[in-house]
Amino acid sequence: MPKSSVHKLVPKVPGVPGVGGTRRQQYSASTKRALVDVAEELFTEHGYAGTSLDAIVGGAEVTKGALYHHFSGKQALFEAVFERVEAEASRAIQKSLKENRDPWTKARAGLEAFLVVVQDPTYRRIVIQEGPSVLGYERFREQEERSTFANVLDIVRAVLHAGPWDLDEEMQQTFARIFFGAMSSAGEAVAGSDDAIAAAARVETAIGFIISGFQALADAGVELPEQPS
Amino acid sequence: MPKSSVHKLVPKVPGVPGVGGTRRQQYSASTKRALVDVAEELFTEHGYAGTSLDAIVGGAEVTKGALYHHFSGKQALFEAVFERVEAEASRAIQKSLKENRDPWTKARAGLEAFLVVVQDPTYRRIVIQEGPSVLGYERFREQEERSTFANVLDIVRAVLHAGPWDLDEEMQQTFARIFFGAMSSAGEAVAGSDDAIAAAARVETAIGFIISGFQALADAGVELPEQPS
DNA sequence: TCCATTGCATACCGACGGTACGTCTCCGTA
DNA sequence: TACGGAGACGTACCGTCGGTATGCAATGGA
Repeated sequence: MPKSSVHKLVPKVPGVPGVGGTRRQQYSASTKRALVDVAEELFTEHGYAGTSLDAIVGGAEVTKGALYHHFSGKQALFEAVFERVEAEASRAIQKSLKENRDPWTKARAGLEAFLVVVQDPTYRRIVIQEGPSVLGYERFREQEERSTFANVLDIVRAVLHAGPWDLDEEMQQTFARIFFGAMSSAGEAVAGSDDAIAAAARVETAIGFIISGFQALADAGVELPEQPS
Repeated sequence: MPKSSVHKLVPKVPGVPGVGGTRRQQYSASTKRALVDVAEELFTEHGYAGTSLDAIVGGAEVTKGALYHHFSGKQALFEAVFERVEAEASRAIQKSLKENRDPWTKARAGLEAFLVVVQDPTYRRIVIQEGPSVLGYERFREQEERSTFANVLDIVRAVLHAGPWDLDEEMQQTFARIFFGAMSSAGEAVAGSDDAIAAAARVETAIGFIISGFQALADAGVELPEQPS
C-alpha cells in the first residue's frame, strides 16, 4: 500500500501550469519536501539514531530508492532538516530585531526572541542536542555561523559600538560567542524548567543585569584591558 | 590471538596480596578499566556512533562477553567513560579554586582552569559534543549538575555574595547557567581556534570585562530589577 | 576436596544503513 | 505523433553492528 508513489495520486491541474517548473519537477520537489517533513518530525521525537530510514520513507509513503535519489544518505537528510529549522529560527529572530533601533533595546528584544525560539522542541532537539554530534562540530559551527550566530553577532556589534570601545573583529567575535553560549544555555534552562515563563523572566533579568554592567562601564568610560598582540 | 583473556597472562604476585580484594576481583576490575580506557580513546577519536563494540573489545583484548558482563550495553559503557572524564575535569577545576580566597580572583582562576579543561579533546568530544546526544539531555544535565556545573555555581555564588545583592536560589542558578554556557561556548571557540593561546587571552579579557561590570554595579550599589513572583 | 559462583568466550540473531539494478513516466525533439 | 533518453523512483539484497543465549573454565569459600 505505501509502495505506490504519492505522485500518481495527484491529478494534474491544467489551469495552473508552470508556476514551479514542469510537472516532474513539482512532483520531485513534493516528495523531497515530504521526506524532510517526516524526517523532521521523527528526528525531533525519537532522535537521530532512534529513527530508522524505513520509518521515514514509510511515513512519507515512498521507498528508500526515493530517499537515496534525493539525498546521499541519512546524514544528508538530517542536514536538510537542520538547515530548515535553523533558517526558520534565524528568520524569527531577525524579524524582532528590525522592529527596534536603539542598540540596547534591540539587544533585549533579540534576547526575548531567542528565548522563544529555544523553547521549540524541534529546535532544541535538532539544533542544540543532536546537531553537534551528528554533523560534527565543524559543520555545526559553519551552519550556526551564518544563521543564528550571525544575529547574535549583529546585536553584540551594535551594543559594543554604543560604548566607548573600539574592538577589533576577533574581540567582537569573542564577545558574540560568549553571549551566544550564555543564551543557548539559558534557553535550555528555560525549556527544561517547570515554569518556563518564570524561568524566562529570570534569564531576562540576569542578562539584563549584565548588559547594565556594560552600560555602567560605558558611562564611566572604562577601557578594555590591553590586548597582548 | 586477542581471544585469550589478559588475566591469564598476569601471574599472581604472592608478595603483594590483598590490596584490592581477591585475585578474581582484581582481574575483573582490570578488564573493566581496560574497556573504559579503550572506549574513551576510540570514542574521542571516532565518536560514539563511529566506534563499534568489536573495535573496543578488540582493543581491550577481550570479547563482547566480557563487555556485556560489566556493562549493560554500549550506552552504559559510554556513561562510564563520561563520568570519568567529567570527574577528572571537575577535580582539576576544584584544585585551582582552592588556591584562591578572594571571590573575584577566585572567579578568574576558575575561568582559567576551565579554559584549560575545555581544550582537552577528550572532554570536548565526550562531554560537550556527544554527551547531550548520547545520554539524552536529562541525564546529561544530571551529570553536569553535580560536577563541572557545581564548580561554576560555587564561583557564581561567591561573586554574587561579594556584591550588595541578595538573590534567591533560583536566581543564583540562572546566573550560573548563563556563565556556564558562556564559558563552554568560549571554550569551544578557544579549542577550535588556530591560535589557542591568543583566543584564550581574548576570552579572559572579555569575561573579565563582564565581571568588571559586576564590580562596577556593586560599587555603585545598583540593585537587581524587581522579580515578578 | 567439592561445587556454586564469577568472569568471560563463542555462536548467533535481527535490525538497520547503504547499494545495485530494474522499471515506469515524463518531456524535448524530429 | 512517434520516440529515445533521462529523471524519479521501487525492489531485492548485502555487510555491519548492537545485543542475546549459552557454554565453560577458573576461583575461592565450605
